[in-house]
Amino acid sequence: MTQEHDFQKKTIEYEQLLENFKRLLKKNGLKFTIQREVILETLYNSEEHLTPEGLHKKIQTTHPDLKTGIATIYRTLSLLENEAIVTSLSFGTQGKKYELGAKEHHDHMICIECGSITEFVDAEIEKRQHLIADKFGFKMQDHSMQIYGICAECQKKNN
Amino acid sequence: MTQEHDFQKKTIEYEQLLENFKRLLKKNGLKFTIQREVILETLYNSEEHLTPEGLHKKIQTTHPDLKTGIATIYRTLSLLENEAIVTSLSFGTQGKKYELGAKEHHDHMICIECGSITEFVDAEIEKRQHLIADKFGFKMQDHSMQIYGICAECQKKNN
DNA sequence: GAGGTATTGAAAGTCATGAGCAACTGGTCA
DNA sequence: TGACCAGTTGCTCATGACTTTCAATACCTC
Repeated sequence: MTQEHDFQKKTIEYEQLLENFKRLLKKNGLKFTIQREVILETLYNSEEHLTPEGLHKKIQTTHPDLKTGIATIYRTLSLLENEAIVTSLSFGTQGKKYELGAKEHHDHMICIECGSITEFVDAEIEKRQHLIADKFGFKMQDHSMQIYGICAECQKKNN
Repeated sequence: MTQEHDFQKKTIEYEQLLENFKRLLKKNGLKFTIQREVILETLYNSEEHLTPEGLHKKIQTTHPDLKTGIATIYRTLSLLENEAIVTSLSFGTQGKKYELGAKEHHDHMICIECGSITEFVDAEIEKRQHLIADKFGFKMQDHSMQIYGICAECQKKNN
């Protein structure tokens, strides 16, 4: 698969994401604005999990002309989260980090030294979660799992 | 097993918890204070998960003579958490909830309607978490899992 | 019991996030 | 196409959950 091919694929994927967003906005009588598009685009182009603050800085760099206010970032992120387009990870007092939730579900492994996040999925765990919820007559809507520890990188550094 | 017997058992369990706490304090050159004891005792006597604010109110009721400041609650809770005597559950902006962590490990099922928390354990999931961490060369120190949804009670109410 | 250090309560300070408001902008309809 | 108007935005202020500061006070060791 060539770079170009990859790019094509990404573009199409993004277009679909954008169309879906527009559709949801219209459905709820909301408007499609430049700010909302830039935020979605920035999330899409970012590999890592972003804090609202980080997202704001990134946009100020890539779109210096657009004076996007931090409040709009927060408003749009919670809008996107409500529409299940992005998901958030909570870090207690340290705030939240967001990522596009369009991709397949996964859980997180978080390094308590450098803060890096590794994603993973385990079908067996997913399955058992459903079994457990059923057992308690609980109607499961979402779930999250985090493993905290020290990543391979930081372990090396510590030696 | 009689009520009295139960009480005896609880008392002994609490004494051990308290002794352990005192030992850890001394080991770290810290002092054992009335406030710290009251906080531990209140956590011990509470079935539910408590917020720092809730803990504060509870103590103001049970120990009105002791003018415990909210700062002391926070300081003691993080002390207890560092010593692994209590563990916390993060609720994003809504803060944290604490529980005595002395009991065996478990995960949480959280009702998004009434906020109630149900505990559960699943050996299989625990096992797989370790396997996953190993696979990534990650030195696991802790982990947490939450299932969000609607509890049986609230489902009934909704009908 | 004295002395030195850790701890406490009260209040001020942080920091992430949400609200209020006037100016502004999509998008629909004439 | 242009006007209208509800939804949006940026700014600034408010809020809520902690955290820090500091002088007064309580532990605990000798």
